[in-house]
Amino acid sequence: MPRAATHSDVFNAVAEPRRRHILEYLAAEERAVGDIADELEMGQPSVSKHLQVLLTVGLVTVRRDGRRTLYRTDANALRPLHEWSGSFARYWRRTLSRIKEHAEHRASSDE
Amino acid sequence: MPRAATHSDVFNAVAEPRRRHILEYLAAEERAVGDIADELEMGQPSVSKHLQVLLTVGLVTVRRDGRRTLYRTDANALRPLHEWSGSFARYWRRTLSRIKEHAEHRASSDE
DNA sequence: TTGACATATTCCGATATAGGAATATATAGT
DNA sequence: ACTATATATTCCTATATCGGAATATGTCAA
Repeated sequence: MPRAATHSDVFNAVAEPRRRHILEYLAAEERAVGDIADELEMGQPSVSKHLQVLLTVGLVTVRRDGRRTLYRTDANALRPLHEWSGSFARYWRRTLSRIKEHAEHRASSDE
Repeated sequence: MPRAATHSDVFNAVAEPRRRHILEYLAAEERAVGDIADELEMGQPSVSKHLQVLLTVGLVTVRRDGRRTLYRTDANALRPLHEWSGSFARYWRRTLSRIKEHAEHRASSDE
C-alpha cells in the first residue's frame, strides 16, 4: 500500500514545501498562476498541478478573470491542522521551547 | 522526482493518519510497542516502522525497560506545525466553529 | 480566422511508500 | 543453554508522486 494521495486531505497536501510556499504567497491576496510561477521560481505546469491539489482539499479558491486564473488561499482550511497540533499544547514544555527560542536567534551550535 | 520522504520532516511524518493516532496515544504517557499495536489495532511491524519515522523527526522519544521499548510523544516537535498554521490566523473568518477557538486559548498552560 | 497569451493536461521515469509475512535481534527467566 | 517474549528489520509489490517537455484547452484582440 502506497502513501495516501496528496489530495486526500489537508495534512498530505501541505506536506509538500512548495505547496506551503504557494499558500503563503496567496494568503494576503489572489494571484494569477503565472505570477506564482515567476515569484516562486517554479515551472508553470508544476504550479498548476500543485494548485489542483490545493484546490481539491479546499486550501485555495479560484476565480477567472479573462484569460487569467486567480487563486487565493482559503486559510480556514488550515484550521483543522492548527487545532490538531494545538491539542498537544498541554504537553508542551517551557524548557525546550526556550532552547528553541535561543536557537532561532543564533545560528550557533554547541555540544 | 518522488515525494519527500516521510522521515524528512514533521509535516511529512504527520501526513499519515496512523502516525497521528500513535502520537495521540503516546501524548499522555509512554507505552510499549505491543500496547500500541493492540490498542490501535495495527500489526506490530507496522507500528515499529511508524515509530522509526516519528523518532527520526523527533516526534517521539524512546526508553528501554527490560525487553520492552517504551515510546512517548515529544509534543514540542509539533510546535513548528502549529506555528506555521497559526501564521494564517489573521486570515481566518469567523464563519465556522468559534467554540473551538476558545477551547484552544485555554489549552496552553505549564506547570 | 488567425495569432498571441494564459493555464491545464498528458506523458514520461525514478523513487519512497505501507502493510504483511518471515526473519533477525535482544532481553529475561529457569 | 534453552525457551518465551518483545521489538526491529528485511523482503515484497502496487501505486502516487514530482518535475519537465510537449501538447491541449481556453480566452481575448484585430
